[in-house]
Amino acid sequence: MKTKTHALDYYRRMLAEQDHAMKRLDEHARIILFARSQEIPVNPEPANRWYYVISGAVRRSAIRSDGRRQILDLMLPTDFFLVFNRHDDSTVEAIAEDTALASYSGQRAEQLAQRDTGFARELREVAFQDLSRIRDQLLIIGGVTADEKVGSFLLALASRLPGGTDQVVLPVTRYDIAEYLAVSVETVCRSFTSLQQRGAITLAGKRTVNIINRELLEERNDHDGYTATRRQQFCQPLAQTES
Amino acid sequence: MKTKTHALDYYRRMLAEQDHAMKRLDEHARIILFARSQEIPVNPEPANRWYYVISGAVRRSAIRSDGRRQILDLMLPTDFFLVFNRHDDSTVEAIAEDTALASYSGQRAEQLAQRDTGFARELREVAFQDLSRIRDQLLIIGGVTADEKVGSFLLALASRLPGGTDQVVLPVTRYDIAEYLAVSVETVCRSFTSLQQRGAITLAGKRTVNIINRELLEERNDHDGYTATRRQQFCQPLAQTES
DNA sequence: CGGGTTATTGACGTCCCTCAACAATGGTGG
DNA sequence: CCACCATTGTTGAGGGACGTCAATAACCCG
Repeated sequence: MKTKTHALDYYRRMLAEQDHAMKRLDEHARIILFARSQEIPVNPEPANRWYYVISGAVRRSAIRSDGRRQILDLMLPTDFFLVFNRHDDSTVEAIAEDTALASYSGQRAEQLAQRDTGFARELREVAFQDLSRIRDQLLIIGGVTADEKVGSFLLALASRLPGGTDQVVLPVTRYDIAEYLAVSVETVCRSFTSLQQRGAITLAGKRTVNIINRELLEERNDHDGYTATRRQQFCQPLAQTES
Repeated sequence: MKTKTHALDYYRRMLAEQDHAMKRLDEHARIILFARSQEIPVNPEPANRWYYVISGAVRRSAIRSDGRRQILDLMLPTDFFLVFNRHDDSTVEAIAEDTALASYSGQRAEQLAQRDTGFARELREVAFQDLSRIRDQLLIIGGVTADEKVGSFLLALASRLPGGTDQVVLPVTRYDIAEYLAVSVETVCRSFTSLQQRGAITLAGKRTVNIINRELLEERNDHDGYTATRRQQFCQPLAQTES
């Protein structure tokens, strides 16, 4: 109960400082605490439901046909997300203990959006944030080397987490990282040690990463071939047709 | 000009038969023809702009830091998509000759959404289709084997293209497929021949694929190890906390 | 203390990226 | 009409990277 009060205080402070999109719905918001691995419910209402991550972390995942799990999205503090209740075979669950979420009624949000143009715009912005997040993930997953994927993941995490961006406290396990990046857990571990040996990061404990060299993180470990210089061959200027 | 008339006729017929979301905006829609590799403009208006694919194909892509291109989304006929005009380093362009798009003013759409609740809902549905598409792509890219990726890609394409789902006429080049799946072009080619040799597909020309065995397409080529039976170990029932 | 989760490292085999060469296709200009 | 060229598509050789299996350590919690 103390934790819940703390989370709510944090939320109120955030509301006072930042002018976040759902502020107009604050009076109707509900603060809910979730345990680790607890699924975020969809049922309580016929309409969709908006959530705002106050603390902790949430993942959206799906099970592939071969049984492997793929994490489709990772929601961190200050992130909004939406949970559908139809034709969506993905599950949403908390991955940190005592994850605090602010929950908003989708119906009420839509009603307010109907009356308030500015709020409707903010609502759309929030939906676009979802798209932006998953596009970033797609770019990260599309990396060739595992070191590249893990490095990009760490950089993306550092830019999303609050505080100084040179130290990242991982809110997820190695398994979560593996399922997020679509690689094996062992490969994630090896990438961590590899990045550490190359001087890109240092590990203070299992979950605390200090970023030393950002360029090494976003570069490929191009120690022989394996990287194309086949680039730029598609980047012709696309001669404009003049009428 | 004849092609444009044909596309417009097709569009009118679609409007009459199906009751698609943007029907209310039809009077303000503009039909535009795009050449191959021509970028879909963002500028003509301060607000965002909605598009509907009548014929052809459109891709959204970004250039990664190492110079490789990653296709972030693939829009096919009957798909809607939205083009932002801010902090979005991805480019949207037609990839088929004479791609016909219906273009809608984002401002007008929002105005109509403000007055019409049902239309506002449809507008949101369309935005969610974008999310659904990219999540499917993420699942496909997350596949382990290249054969698996190409197979899933073909199945997804078959379900999205009109007509009988056993024959797929590829609207994209091998290079596009490679950049969509984040693998090399050569690997895509080898997967095509591999799938053909295994009896999953047959190739009638370079671009026409006949799907013979759907199960072979979504399965892994599990001829030794390389596939985990490590599944299900995370799928514990998540004991509900009872108050 | 015991058991489960999490994390790490090694060995081995295979998949895929790279480089290379070449065929097939399509459009353009002489 | 045909040569020429760019794009597109295909196949082979070689090597590095990653998945799998295995073993073990570190950590948390009851």
